[in-house]
Amino acid sequence: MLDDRKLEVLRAIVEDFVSTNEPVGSKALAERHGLGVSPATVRNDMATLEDEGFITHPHTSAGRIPTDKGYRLFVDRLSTVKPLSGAERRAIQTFLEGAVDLDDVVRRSVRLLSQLTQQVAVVQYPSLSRSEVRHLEIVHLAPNRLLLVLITDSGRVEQRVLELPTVVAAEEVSQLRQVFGPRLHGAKLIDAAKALEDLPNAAPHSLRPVLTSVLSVVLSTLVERPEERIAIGGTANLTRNALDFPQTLRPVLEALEEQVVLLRLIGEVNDPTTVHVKIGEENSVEGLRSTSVVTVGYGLSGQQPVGGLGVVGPTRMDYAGNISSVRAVARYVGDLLAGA
Amino acid sequence: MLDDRKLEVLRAIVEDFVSTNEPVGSKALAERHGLGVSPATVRNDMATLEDEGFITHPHTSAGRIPTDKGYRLFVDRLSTVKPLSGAERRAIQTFLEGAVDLDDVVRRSVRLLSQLTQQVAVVQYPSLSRSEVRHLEIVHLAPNRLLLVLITDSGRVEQRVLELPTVVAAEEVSQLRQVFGPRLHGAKLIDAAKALEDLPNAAPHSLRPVLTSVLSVVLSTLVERPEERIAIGGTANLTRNALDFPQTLRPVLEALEEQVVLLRLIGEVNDPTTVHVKIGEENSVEGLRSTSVVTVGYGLSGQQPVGGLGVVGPTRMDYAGNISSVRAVARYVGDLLAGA
DNA sequence: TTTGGCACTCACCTGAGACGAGTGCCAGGA
DNA sequence: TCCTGGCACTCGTCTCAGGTGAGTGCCAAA
Repeated sequence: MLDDRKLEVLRAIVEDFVSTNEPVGSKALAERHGLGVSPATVRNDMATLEDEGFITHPHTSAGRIPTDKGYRLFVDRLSTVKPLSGAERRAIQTFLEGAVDLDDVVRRSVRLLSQLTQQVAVVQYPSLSRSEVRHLEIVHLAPNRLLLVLITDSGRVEQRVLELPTVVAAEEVSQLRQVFGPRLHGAKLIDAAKALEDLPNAAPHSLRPVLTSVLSVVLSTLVERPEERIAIGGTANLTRNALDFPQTLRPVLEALEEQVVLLRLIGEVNDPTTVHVKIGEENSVEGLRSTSVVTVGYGLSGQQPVGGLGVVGPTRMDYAGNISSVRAVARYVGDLLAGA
Repeated sequence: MLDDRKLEVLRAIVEDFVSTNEPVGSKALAERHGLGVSPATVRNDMATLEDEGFITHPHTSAGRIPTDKGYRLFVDRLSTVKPLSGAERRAIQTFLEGAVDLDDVVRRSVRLLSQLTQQVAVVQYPSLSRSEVRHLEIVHLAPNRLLLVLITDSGRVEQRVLELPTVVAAEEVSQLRQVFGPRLHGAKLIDAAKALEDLPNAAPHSLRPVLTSVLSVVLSTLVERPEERIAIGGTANLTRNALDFPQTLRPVLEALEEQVVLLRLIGEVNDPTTVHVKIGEENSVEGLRSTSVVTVGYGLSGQQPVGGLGVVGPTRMDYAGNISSVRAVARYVGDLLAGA
């Protein structure tokens, strides 16, 4: 059904439409790309492609534009990887290496990604639940006030201030440290609850009331509410081409403000090492049905990823370029976390 | 020149235009508001107002719309405070009180403010340089690795991981704590450099190399680079009325992505206790010349504010309502920080 | 299977005309 | 001096008709 030339025609249509944003006609197509056949032949191929649902035309006397299905075929079989230039790679590396802490890494990644791709960039903070505890510090702020600081191997730091009903002595605090420390160190956060299970029994009796308070904060903060966060940037890129989102800009912006929605978007990757592309109607998120989303997981190589990142843009996007950029940034972020 | 009735006409024009987004004509205006005069009289008043530059009309046969100058007069002299309902106040309070940490307070404030005002909300994180140090914790992560955690009275927590060239012993770390602790506690961050000036001389000789490393990180992090942050939300509200930003949506979004620009915007308040309104061309930020910005400082009552917050929207906005909302949220945030 | 030819469709542009909201101005009245 | 009704005028908007052209679909011939 779809011989090589028809695929070539589809590729040409996608490429032309992506760069010009105008429906592409048979004549222009036959001329511009060295297909070696006449416009009439191209028209026949187009008819076939349209029957199969890969392209469509807005109205009778207009050129063709790719459908979601057409983009899908293009992405899966027709687009060739577009490797980044050495300069781009160096730019990524130096820009990310300037980061001072995790927050900064994430912010820089967002900025970088949105500038590289000229799309909206989305970066998830390293997930707490998949990280390992590196350290739990208990700080004695005031007689009846403690600060809990939890540091994970992904560089993330969570802190909570805790008011105690009773006054607590300095040595009790150091006892607390000794009780929590060994149990948590190196534990996956997701397993933390189990690691702390027998704690009330193992601890000295006098420590019980304080311990219970601390324990409940630790658990609620880190286990029950493994709060996930997302950074986003480059929304101005959505307005770059007014034609891309005539009426649909609003739902897109709304969807992008819903952290929960974005998390689902990024979390949907099943195979975390490869780049995932959701095109138009393939998106489960209502407001993003008019966009395409390119995502990938990042993290320490060879392990479960600790987060995800990606870009959101019009279905009419440079898939090859964006996939490369997303992959590259993810790799550098992963390296950075491993080194930190 | 501008008698009471003319001012009343201006107020009516602003109110009508804000609610309908359509140029308002003399007839409709005379009818809808009980001015007690004929449309012809209103027309005369309008002519005067236009001569004075308070209103204008898009084309000859259209009604009048307020100019920036008109809005300015309205805000300064004509608008009456619109107190929030008790329900609204309670909603603000309960919503903000659910916050678990500073990040959460800021995120909730942004969300709250954008929903209350139906505009873009901007909230600055409490400024480091104006806060006081509550605690500096030095955590011994590994033999040659330290974590510095700095807690301020505004609830903000900054952390930095520090690689040392040499191995450092546990007692040296506690010595460090004793050296830094008393000097920093209660000091304004902006004065921290001075407080630490004589530190290298005062400390035990053996501690010198480590101390120098730690000191430089503390100084660079907290004094030289008092990194300021901004949270933003509700950008989808910019698209609520397509007519508000026909072509100018892009520069607005771009300006809103520039943290530096926003900080300047919020920082421009000279008298921090009152609400400031910048209307259209009054804005120093290029991209925001088509918007109005309502800002106010927040912080512990009676003291210098530690940050600012506000909303950005079309010049055609409900100034009275937005001013009330901004003021109310700022007060609750201030209270929350004081209590935490 | 490809190609040239040809009729056809239909969005887009343009100009003319009708419409009407709203204005500016003026003369008369309180 | 100020307000009012009246009236001519402006000008954006809407609608309709006709022309234009890019692009298509189909067919017959190579």
